Amino acid sequence: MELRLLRYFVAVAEELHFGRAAERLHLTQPALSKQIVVLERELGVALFTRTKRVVKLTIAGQVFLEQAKQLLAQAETAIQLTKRTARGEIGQLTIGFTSTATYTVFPKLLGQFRDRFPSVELNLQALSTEAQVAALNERKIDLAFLHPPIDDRGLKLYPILEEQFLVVLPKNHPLLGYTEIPAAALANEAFIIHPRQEGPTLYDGFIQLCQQFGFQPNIVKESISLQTRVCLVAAGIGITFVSECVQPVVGSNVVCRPLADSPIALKFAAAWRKDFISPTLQEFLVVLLDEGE
Amino acid sequence: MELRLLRYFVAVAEELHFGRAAERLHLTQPALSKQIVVLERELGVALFTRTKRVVKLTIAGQVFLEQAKQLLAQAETAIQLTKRTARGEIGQLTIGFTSTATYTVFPKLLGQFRDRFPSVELNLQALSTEAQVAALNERKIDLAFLHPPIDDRGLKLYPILEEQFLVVLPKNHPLLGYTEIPAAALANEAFIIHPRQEGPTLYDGFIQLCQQFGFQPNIVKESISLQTRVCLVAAGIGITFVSECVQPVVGSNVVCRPLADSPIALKFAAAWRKDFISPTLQEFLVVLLDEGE
DNA sequence: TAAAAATACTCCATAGGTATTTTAT
DNA sequence: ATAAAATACCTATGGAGTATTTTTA
Repeated sequence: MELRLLRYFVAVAEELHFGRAAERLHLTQPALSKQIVVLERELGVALFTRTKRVVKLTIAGQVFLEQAKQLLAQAETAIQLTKRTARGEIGQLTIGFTSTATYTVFPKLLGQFRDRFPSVELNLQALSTEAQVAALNERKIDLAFLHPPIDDRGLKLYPILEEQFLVVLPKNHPLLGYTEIPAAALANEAFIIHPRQEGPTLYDGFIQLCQQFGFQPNIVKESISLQTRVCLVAAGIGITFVSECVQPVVGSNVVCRPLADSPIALKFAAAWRKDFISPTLQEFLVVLLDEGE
Repeated sequence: MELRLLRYFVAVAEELHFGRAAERLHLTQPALSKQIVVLERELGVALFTRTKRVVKLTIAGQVFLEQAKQLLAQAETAIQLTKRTARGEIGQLTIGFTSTATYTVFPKLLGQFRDRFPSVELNLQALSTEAQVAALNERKIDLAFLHPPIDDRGLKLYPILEEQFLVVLPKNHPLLGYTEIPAAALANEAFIIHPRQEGPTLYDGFIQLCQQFGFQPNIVKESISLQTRVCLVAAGIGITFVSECVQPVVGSNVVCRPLADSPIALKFAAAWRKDFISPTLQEFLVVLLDEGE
């Protein structure tokens, strides 16, 4: 059985008149009559009782009419759903991110995307840079927001921003005399930093920075939480580093100062697999790149 | 779009191999390839990514596969539903009846029909003979169980049984001397009968019977409930008539006796409209007529 | 008797076949 | 080298048209 026959049947069932139904379908009355006979033969069921003058639905015909209308409507929605999926308007997108994303691109980016593609389900996963690279390769996430450098084999990288480290000092700290802190002056300070196992990129970057200025940092405390580290700084336990973007959320109990001649920056980028880009990812990237301009 | 294309698409999507899919569909690979292209053109969506060697579903293709399978399954159930409706296996049947039906044909008949046609919804309505004739003509019921004679224009009557009236007497009644009560002996008895407005057939039949034997009945009480009338008889208030079929339910507080030479009988019959018989009614009548043999 | 469905026939669009080419593994 | 999809071309089924007949309200 074909949908064409259902369309013809529905027209006749609704008009109860072969001539008018044929007109509505843009075909001739004999063609329509024949096709209805074909349908009835195929079903082995009389759908209409017809004298040459009056056309009526049988009980089975009434049942079939309901079914046929439903079927045609569903065929239509199936087509629309498929088209919208192809256009990236429907689907899901799993995105990994580090906390930097929440301070920078996410607020604007996610809002814009949601506005344009309200039917795409966004699945956000807070992950370290390393975990995101693994998740991309295992196809567990479609897009990553992370801190290069990474092993980018098979991946495409889109740099979003580069930031300096800021030194976070308690309000009464002697180094506040400098507007830009000379790195060498930090040699004897106590440091509170983000634990290495939760993301070696930042940790190693910091250690490397210290080595470059000729000292081994004295690490007195580790904490994964930014708020905790800031709190410990305010209490005078030590000092810490943050990237520029988090400055607005450190509060007024501590002071941030840039490093003088800071040689390395914290990079932040989006990354995705080169091999296959889903329509939803395609559209998400369009929004991301648009925003970059 | 036609279901044929959906069937082809599902085969290819499931096999992920045009050759095997074509085999499964009993057609050739080029024919199938062409039809899939037609479908993709029609949707304006790539359903497969294919190198000459590997066939894969796109995301839109995955969505369309789900939809297509659902659609095909639903088309199949629509056909089955329609066929079953045409065979009378599905539908509803509204049946009017007088209490006689519940004492006679219903117990066996309804059980048999339900066994054979479990998906037919039986809608039973207790109605007087007159109300049933009206309901048939107004198409409010499909079948009636009633007491002729009736105005049977446009109706078909199928006699089920004819019964004598039985006289219901209290246990100590003098007429119990007779095994068959002579009608003339009832002339001076007090009668408790079914009210005329609840069904004139029975009432008028009774009055007519009395007139035939040359007396006017002395009616002392009316009640619509059989149990009430029997109870009043047991209490010695008067006597009543019942048809033979209800004898098993009158209980042991009263005694039923036939009339000697009872000239009229209570007829019981099924009736339906001549003009149109629905498949379900058709099947119900088959069960009814089968049982009659 | 006139409106409307069915029948008879004719035509051609297209679904499907055969033969061949292309291409990725 | 070969399996498998695409392309080219051909065939014929059946969907749709025109003309006509049949029927019943």
